[in-house]
Amino acid sequence: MSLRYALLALLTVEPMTGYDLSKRFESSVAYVWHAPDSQIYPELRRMERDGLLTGEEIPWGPNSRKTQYRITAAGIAALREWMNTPLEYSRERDPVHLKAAYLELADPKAARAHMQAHIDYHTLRREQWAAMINELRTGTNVMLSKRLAKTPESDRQRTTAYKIFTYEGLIARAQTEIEWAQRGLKLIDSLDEAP
Amino acid sequence: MSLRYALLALLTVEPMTGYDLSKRFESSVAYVWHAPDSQIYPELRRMERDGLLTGEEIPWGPNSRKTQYRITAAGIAALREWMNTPLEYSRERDPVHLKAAYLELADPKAARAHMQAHIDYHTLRREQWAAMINELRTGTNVMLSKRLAKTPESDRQRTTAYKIFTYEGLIARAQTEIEWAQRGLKLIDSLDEAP
DNA sequence: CGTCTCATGTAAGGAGTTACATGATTTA
DNA sequence: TAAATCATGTAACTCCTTACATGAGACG
Repeated sequence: MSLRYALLALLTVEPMTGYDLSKRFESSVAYVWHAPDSQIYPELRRMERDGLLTGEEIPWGPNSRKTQYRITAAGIAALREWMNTPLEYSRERDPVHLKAAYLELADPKAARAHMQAHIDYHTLRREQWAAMINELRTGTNVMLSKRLAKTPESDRQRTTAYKIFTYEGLIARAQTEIEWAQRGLKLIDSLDEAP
Repeated sequence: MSLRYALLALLTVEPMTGYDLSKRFESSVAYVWHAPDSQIYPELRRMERDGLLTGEEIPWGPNSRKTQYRITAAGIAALREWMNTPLEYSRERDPVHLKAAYLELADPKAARAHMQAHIDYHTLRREQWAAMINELRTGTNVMLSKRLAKTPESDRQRTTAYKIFTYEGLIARAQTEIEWAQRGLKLIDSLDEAP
């Protein structure tokens, strides 16, 4: 259900086509929520059916059309309601730690590769999120700039602050994962050399 | 697919019924991987069909039977292969941080409740995992004791060490989440009082 | 005129959730 | 003998993934 609200949040900035939205999901939003276009297009139609969006056929080139979706008052209300509703935490399901718990069954070489892959993955994420924070701080993030232009002056500070806070949390988590995997590498070495 | 390997890992200790396994998923394994019995029973049948397990009908009470599953050589091989295969990291999909990114749309009261719920959730997890580590260290964890009894002496140390390492990682992550949400509470306060 | 971008789907299947459903056995 | 535990499912549904599919417009 989160996909629906991620789409609503993006559409509060400006009307967009499914294609526009799917591009946003590849860049900015993708750092928090991923969705392929095969999921976005049907969901937009369902949201229009549910009255959260209106779709307008606008001309594109001489012989073609595209559908631009605009959030409705009901859509804004639904988004606000979701924002005020407590989140339900889903049950633990963590493939990385499941595998880590049985690392003695892996070859030491493979065990090291797991830890190194974990470090690499979270290092990359950490850099992407840091770059995002930099964009947010310097006012060079396109979506944030558009959003702030529509936001009353009194709310601009919090709008920016919460986005930075979000990415700081993701960076902190990535950092913790990196440190854990580094300890893992040391542990594998120590268990491997001294049997 | 991880469910399959979680089941295989449990069945390396001893043969079990679907019910036994579903109990394990409610206690020990559930701290890393959750699965309801409606998922476990069909998966066990598929695994038997695929030759990873053999199911044996054993009597239970005077008029009843139960199916006990035993891992096969092919099952052990499949588990080892999975352990030596790099993990594919799935795309970001994080409802907590998605919501955090738009916290300005929530009432300050609801925003605080989100952060507090995050703190509460991860505090509980942290305690459960700490209790698990205590069990692992003191030799009072049933599954680990049974596993160690079947493990050659030379491998016992790593078997225990990797499990402790796994839960330490989960605790570290929970701690990071708690600290982030605490910073969130302060941020909400500061944005709320000084507009 | 070819390639890249814009634009929008369908279809099959895997994984997981929730609800519904039943009945035997053990234990207090 | 009632309650808790053991035992095993089915069925409908949501969400997501992967693969397949098509075509117009813009740009060089």
